[in-house]
Formats: sequence, structure tokens, C-alpha cells
Amino acid sequence: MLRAAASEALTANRAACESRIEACEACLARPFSLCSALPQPGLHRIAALATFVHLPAGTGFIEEGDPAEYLFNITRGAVKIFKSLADGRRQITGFLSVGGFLGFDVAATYTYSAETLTETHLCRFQRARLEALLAEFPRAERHLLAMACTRLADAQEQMMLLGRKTALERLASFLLVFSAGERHFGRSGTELTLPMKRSDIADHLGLTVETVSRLFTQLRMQGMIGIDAAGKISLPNPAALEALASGTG
Amino acid sequence: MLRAAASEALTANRAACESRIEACEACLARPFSLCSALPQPGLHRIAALATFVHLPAGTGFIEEGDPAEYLFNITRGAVKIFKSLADGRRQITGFLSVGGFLGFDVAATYTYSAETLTETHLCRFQRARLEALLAEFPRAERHLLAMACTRLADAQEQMMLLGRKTALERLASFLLVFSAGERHFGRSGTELTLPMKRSDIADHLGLTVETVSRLFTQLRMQGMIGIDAAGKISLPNPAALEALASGTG
DNA sequence: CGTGGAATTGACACCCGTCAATGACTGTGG
DNA sequence: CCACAGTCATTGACGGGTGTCAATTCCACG
Repeated sequence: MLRAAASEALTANRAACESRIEACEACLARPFSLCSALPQPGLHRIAALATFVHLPAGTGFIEEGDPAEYLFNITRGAVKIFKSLADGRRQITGFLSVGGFLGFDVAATYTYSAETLTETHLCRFQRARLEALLAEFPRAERHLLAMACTRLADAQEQMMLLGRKTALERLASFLLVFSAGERHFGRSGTELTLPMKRSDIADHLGLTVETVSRLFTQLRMQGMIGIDAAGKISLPNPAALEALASGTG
Repeated sequence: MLRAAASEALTANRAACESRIEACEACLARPFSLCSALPQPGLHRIAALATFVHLPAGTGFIEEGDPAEYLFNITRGAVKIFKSLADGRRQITGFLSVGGFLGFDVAATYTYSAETLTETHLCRFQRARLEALLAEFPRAERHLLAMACTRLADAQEQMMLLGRKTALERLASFLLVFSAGERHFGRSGTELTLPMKRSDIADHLGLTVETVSRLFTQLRMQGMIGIDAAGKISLPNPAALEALASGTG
């Protein structure tokens, strides 16, 4: 279902991909992307390989178990990465935003699924062709390694959260991680517009929607967060939230 | 305490490091290590950088938060990697065995601690010097990237386990992952000698020692595993265990 | 105004953690 | 050779945190 929609969108956008290199040079995601590690000639080469993809919210574009044919770079929007069990239980292993890179796997098939949270723009690359190109630019490969290491450190932090933190500590930690991500893009970090649903947060924190909802109210009652009519979250006291998140509170 | 013991062992072993390259050429860990991606001249160069370290069981040699000065390659033995909270809660994010590589981080300080499970041999490298060397051997860097990707995939699987699996599913999954690791080294995979304590398994699976112990007896009662007098585990029916682990059972 | 998804809130149950006691084994000293 | 201490593993009784099930509210959208 979702995958069909994705294919359609891919096709529809092929026409819009004429002036590739101009798009790359104007790309707002470049400072946060792999491309930032490429010199000018490399940028031209990678631009020639890219297919620009534009997807609506809620579209799956990577399916666990499918042949890992493509790699994706997020230039606008945000996505969730998740794994599922046969009975439907789902674990969101991470959220990726502008500059995020998907698909650099060793396995021949994807080990996770991915779906857009919001309207999202992607650069799509054929895996074999991108790998051949990157082999010529060691700096880009090193950048990729650094991205993988960062993701690994994040994953270890998330394991700590899932294995050992209480429900309240988990939500506090999540809000702070999201806030840090916002600051990374130059935004305040104290006014958050969460692009994901409560059920996504639950699937990320190893909890149920009901528990997440109860915790949001609890944090609001304690004055640790504010929630306005539009659902926007404010963090009036990040230090106290930090204490909660680390179990010191 | 432990760190002092480690330093002592490091010093004591410096004398034994004369014939480095011979040691590398005879190294049983080579086919599983980063070194396997190095050509002959690279092997000589990396051998010159290595300090051979020999540690007894239960020795900490990486401390979360310390300056990330060294990288380590495991040539014999096994270690655990973990993070801790202020109040002592601990999450073991992974176990590493022969060929395992520690310390390739982006941060200037270690993001996790590491401690030996058994008597362990390590090759220690100064980070800056190893990085300079690797920059000359792109194939080695690509190998490192592949290792990081594998670790990332393992981490995502572990997040699924911690966030969404029941206690019994967790233990079954753990036994199967360990079994697969054994087969990777050419061993049977149905006769397991676990190098870690029950409390380590608990800290890895997000459970308590008591629960882990109860689950071992439960699996034994169900005939899913055997435990002999020495504590060795046998897996008479891996398929059934697999069904348990994936929630299909 | 009607519809459907998302979020919230409540009542209750249960899995697993907590606390505590016992057993198995190892190494040490008398 | 045995007494002893220490660590690790096992087992039992009990309680709490979080999941499950269900009802209600809220809101976007047609």
C-alpha cells in the first residue's frame, strides 16, 4: 500500500530533476549531509547520481527484508526507522531528520523499515553506484564512518534508556534528546514541535501510548513542561528535566 | 582499583613486545580483525604501532568519560561494554570477542566503559597514530565502516529486544545470538560455555539476576536447553528456541 | 454536522522487580 | 583435612509499575 504510493511519487518527480547540480548547490541540507565532505568535483558527480524524491507524510520507503538497492539522504522533513515482530510489536530504533543518511548497511537486504513522519524530500542513490563514487573520495568515507559512530553511540544511549530507565526517565530523556537535535539546527530547543505521534514515541521508548499520555500530563502537572493548544511543547526548566532523565531527580 | 591493575599489566607486558610482526603473522585473531583488510606493508606498519596487553578476568580498561586516547583490538578472550547511571544502574550494550574493535568513537572521550570477562589479550593503539595510518589504507577504513554498520544493526536488534520482547523471549534471543557468534568462530553453536555471569546477562537484557535465573530453570524444565554440572549450556532444539525468541512460539 | 484518527483518562490485572533465605562452589587459613 | 568466608546462583513470597481493556474527549477534515 504505502510502498505503491512511494513508487508513484518517485515517478512523478523524475521530471523535476533536470537541474541537479543547481539543486545541490542551493541545498539547505548540505551542511548537515554527507555531501559536505565532498569537494566541488565530487558534488557534481554525486548530483548526477541523485534522484530527488518527494514523499507525503506517513509513507513507507524502506521495508525490512527487501533487497537493499538504494541509499537515501534526507534533505527536508523527518522519518522514523523501525523493526517489527511477527505479531505486530514494533520498536522505533531512531528518528532521522535533515542530513540523515539511510541504507548504509553491510547486509544485502535492509535490516529495518523506514517511513516518513512529515512531508519529506530525499536524495535517492543506487547503492553500487554511490559506493563506487565514494571509493574515490576517502574524506566522504571517513565522514560516513563518523556518522555511523555517532549513530552507534546514540544507539547505546537508547539501550541504556530501554533497559534500565523508568517510564518517566525515558520520556524526559526523549524530550531532551529531541531538544538537542533542534539546537543542532540552530533552533531554540526550548520550544518543540514534535513531528511524531504519541504512539511513535511509545514505540521508541518501549512503552504504550497510554503510559506516554499519562506521563505527558504528569510532567505538565509538575510544571516540567508546557503544552499549548497546538500541541507545541515548551521546556521551562531543562536542568530539572535533565535531573529527571538521568535518575538524579 | 581495576584501572590500576590494568596499568600494571600494561607495563609488565612491554618487555614481551619485541617481535611484533612475527606475533601479527601468527595471530589467530587476524582473520577476524581489522588487520585482515591490510596488505603486507600495512601489517608491518600497524604491528609497529601496537602494544600487546594481557589482562586477567574482571579488569576494567576503558572508563566512560575518560579521554579516548587508545583503541583496542581483541586477540584473545572476551569483554563487556557498558554504560552506567549515577545510582549504579548498568546496561551492558554488548559483548565483544576475538576480532572485536573498541574505541572508534567520534567523541573526544569514551562514551562507554569496558571490562574483561575472561583472561584477555589486546592490541592497543594510540588513536591519533592509528588514524593517520588508516588514512593511507582505504580498504581498512572501509572494513572499519563495515564493522560499525554491523555493530549498528546488532544494536537495533538489541533495542527491539529491550523495548518490546518479554523476559523469556529476551533470554532465548540472547542464547541464539551467542550461539551464532560461536558458529562464526567455527564452533558448534549447540554447546555453549558462557563467559559472563548471570548478572551480566541480566544487565544486558534489561532484567534482574533473579529473573534470569528463573528463566534458565524454566527453559531447562521445558527441555529447551540443557545445563550440565559445569554450567555448560546445550541447545537441543534451536528451531523451537528461535520460535520462542521471535514471539512466534 | 458527521466521521475517523489521535489523545486522554480510568479501572483492573499481571509480569517482573524487590527483599530475603538457602544452596553450590572456590579459595584460604588454621 | 576441615572450618570459614566470599561470590555466584537459585528459589520463594510479596508488591508495584506498567500493560490491557474500555470509555470519553478532542480535533481535523469532508
